[in-house]
Amino acid sequence: MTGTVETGRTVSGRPVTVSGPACRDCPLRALDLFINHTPEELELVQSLKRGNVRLGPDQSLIREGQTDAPLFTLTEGWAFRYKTLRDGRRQILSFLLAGDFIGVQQKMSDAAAHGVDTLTDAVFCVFQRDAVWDLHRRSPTMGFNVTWLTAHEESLVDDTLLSVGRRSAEERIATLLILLFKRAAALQADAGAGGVPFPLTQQHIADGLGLSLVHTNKTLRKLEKRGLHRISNGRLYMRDVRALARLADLYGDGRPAQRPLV
Amino acid sequence: MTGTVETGRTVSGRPVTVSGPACRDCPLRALDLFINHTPEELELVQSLKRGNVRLGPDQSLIREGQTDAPLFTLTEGWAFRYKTLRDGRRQILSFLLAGDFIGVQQKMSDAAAHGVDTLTDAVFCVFQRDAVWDLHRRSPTMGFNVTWLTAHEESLVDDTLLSVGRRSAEERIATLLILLFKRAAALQADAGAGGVPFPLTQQHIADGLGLSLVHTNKTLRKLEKRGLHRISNGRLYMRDVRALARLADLYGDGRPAQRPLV
DNA sequence: CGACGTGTTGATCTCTCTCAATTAGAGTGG
DNA sequence: CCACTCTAATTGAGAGAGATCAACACGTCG
Repeated sequence: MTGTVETGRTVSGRPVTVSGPACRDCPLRALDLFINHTPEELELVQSLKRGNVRLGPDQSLIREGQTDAPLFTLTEGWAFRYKTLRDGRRQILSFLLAGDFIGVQQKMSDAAAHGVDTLTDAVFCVFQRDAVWDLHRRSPTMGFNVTWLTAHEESLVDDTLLSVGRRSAEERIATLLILLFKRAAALQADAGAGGVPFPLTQQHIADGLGLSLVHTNKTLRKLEKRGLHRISNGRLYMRDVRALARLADLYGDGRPAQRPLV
Repeated sequence: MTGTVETGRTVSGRPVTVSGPACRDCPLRALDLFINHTPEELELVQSLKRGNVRLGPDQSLIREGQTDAPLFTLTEGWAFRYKTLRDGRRQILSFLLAGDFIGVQQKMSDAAAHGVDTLTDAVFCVFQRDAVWDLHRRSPTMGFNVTWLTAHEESLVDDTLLSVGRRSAEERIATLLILLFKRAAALQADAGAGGVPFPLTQQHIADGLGLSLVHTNKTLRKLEKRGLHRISNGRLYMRDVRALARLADLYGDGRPAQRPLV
């Protein structure tokens, strides 16, 4: 640990520091959820890395409409991507957990960009703007990984769109709980017995599923009373996965293939 | 034109042929919507190309759940990606127009795959399964393009998710019309005066927006009566873009950056 | 000519939204 | 330790956008 050294850069009002582990020591690499990169690949990533940003809960990493944001990887904590309409209606597009890549869409898109806010204390790795291109140019493998991550991210949005478009409130919530539980559980060594961290408020759930806050609350309550799950103290406990899965009508239980960590 | 020669391969019951133009002569290249590729890049793509598939309207290119599909580029016609629930509820994830790339998500995703059906007569270029990897390995530029296309595709889904999650039926339809009109207009030389091709049935619109068929019909009717648009004989005419845009609450008019054609 | 797919329209019905209050907890200052 | 404040969670009541059900019109096609 190098001690916190500021780089002079700034992201959403927070200084970008060079503290934090080198890519080689990235805590995420310990999880066998992620594929192993070669020393050369790690060095490449390291060379594109500009530092870290730490944010508290409910802070904005990227503002909607901002098109010049750098690239990030979420290293610790939770965040989410969202879009809003002018009158304030908000739709959360996806939830971001450790290992997720942020900002590829921003640079590529003709459409207005999305915002990114944190849910918890969070640490991001910051990469220079054209890191995506450099990665492709200097390492086909890493370039391929970026494509993989982007495609994977899209498939998450596809799933949400199916929910929001065609599932009832109960079904949407069951689906969300299962999917988030899986993602969160995959990130912790001691899988699932004592539940997983769950930092969303009911407002976030509502905005992620296209529901109103009130109806979200009532539906959540109903499922909890039926003994399907339990949320307390920022943790989610699955009580009856079978019943939830039946509601959600999910295919397979899709153990994810090993995914690249950038 | 080489005359139709079958390759012995088959996709959704249709033979894969080597007819059709070489990449060098791809009609899409004529549109300045797409960036210009070098001869080397074209040759690379050509070497990965396995042939063409032609399908009529309402045919299935990729079935839901199919995970071993090759990669495609849509060259002519319209198609769409979708997912369904077991009881038949269907959500269309995105509409595909000439130039769209199909199948990157399939290989990358842990989630169940989506299906792809045609709306019109359509021609697809077929690429071998690991073309994505070869593209990355042999040309960083083309690899980058694949990432670009994937990210761009995701941003379309993001927009739809915002609609389905947070817009009213009227607003959703206005948004869809504007967005599809733009995409279709960009593909035809004689821009927009006489409308653009519009091969969707109301059922497709409904499934793309998370609405029922009946309500879609009534809303469409209402907008048409107010003089905002007109659909007839498979063509869409914009009558009052301002009013539609006001309903849709769209940001900017986002002329897309030149996009790669694979 | 009957069958079928697509588009229309009217009449209910209901899921979900909106409005309004109340409760529970965490944090703050005195 | 208590009053005060703020945010998140709850709950009830009434309203409404959109779903479902049922017919019917129209054009195409074998």
